[in-house]
Amino acid sequence: MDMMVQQYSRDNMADLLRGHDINPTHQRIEIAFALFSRQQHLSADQIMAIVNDRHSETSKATVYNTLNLFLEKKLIREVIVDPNKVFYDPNTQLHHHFYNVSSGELTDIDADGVTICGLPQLPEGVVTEGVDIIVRIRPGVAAPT
Amino acid sequence: MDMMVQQYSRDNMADLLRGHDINPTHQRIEIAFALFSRQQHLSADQIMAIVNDRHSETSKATVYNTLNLFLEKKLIREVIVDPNKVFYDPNTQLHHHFYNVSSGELTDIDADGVTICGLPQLPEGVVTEGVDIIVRIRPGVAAPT
DNA sequence: GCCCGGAATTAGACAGAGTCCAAGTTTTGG
DNA sequence: CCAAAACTTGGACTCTGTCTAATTCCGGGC
Repeated sequence: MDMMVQQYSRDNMADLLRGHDINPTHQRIEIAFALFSRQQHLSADQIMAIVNDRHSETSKATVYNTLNLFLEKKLIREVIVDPNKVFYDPNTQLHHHFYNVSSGELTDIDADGVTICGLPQLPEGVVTEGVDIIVRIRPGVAAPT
Repeated sequence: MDMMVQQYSRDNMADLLRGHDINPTHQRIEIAFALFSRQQHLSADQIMAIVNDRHSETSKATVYNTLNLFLEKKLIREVIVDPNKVFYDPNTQLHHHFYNVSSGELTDIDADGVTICGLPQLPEGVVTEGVDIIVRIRPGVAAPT
């Protein structure tokens, strides 16, 4: 599976957006391309910097509007681990994260094979929206056992 | 176990602080008391409101200074689930959280009995600082099986 | 090709969380 | 009792993110 290693191009982006009921505009394509071509976790200001680097102009408002639209349409997801900024993640498959608290680096953990046992029942009248595991790490040597 | 159900008083707080190498000042005692007497997750502005309600004055700077000091000394821990504010948690025992995304309510999940299997090995040169599980929930009815 | 209306974008003002700093106050110990 | 250190404070400041009203873009009908 996943035989077809996809090359993300600006052209693909238009289809990807349409597939999620998003009108593909110039700015939206650039923002989607920034996220999907690098498979990385980026913050809003990083995205703005990338998009405005080569290409002329996309306003702060549009970057935020667009990211929130992408979230709503479930094209991307957000990762909340850092008190001062949200990271946007082009990978919407179920997965978890390593978060390096000293560098701020965020790394995916494939959810295949990871199971959580013993969680209590949900309170009445609520349903699960998602389960996130965040493994906070920092530079250091493992304590010898 | 936990036979000694502790009554948190302002007097206890001084000892608690000293036990964590924190000089117990008037403001610090009030802030610690706000967190420990209610066993709740509070944000900085909620704490400021509580402390300044009955007692005259504690500045915003002091609230933040104090909370950061408490964190550093591992008297409390922070919970990052909401993009716009940090919650401070007087419970430093290993535990996880339900987060009601529609109400903002945060509930503890005892870590006893919860196990995570299948996490990959840590990258080289890093150690684990902590593992958080956040179960995001929202009002709704469970899908019938 | 031209016009219209809705959708998208924009600059800039705004809001809220949190930090910084320099000045003032309290505490400590000698 | 005094000096030094520790603590607190108001207010300015930064940063992330939102809002708004005005403009621009774009697609469809003619």
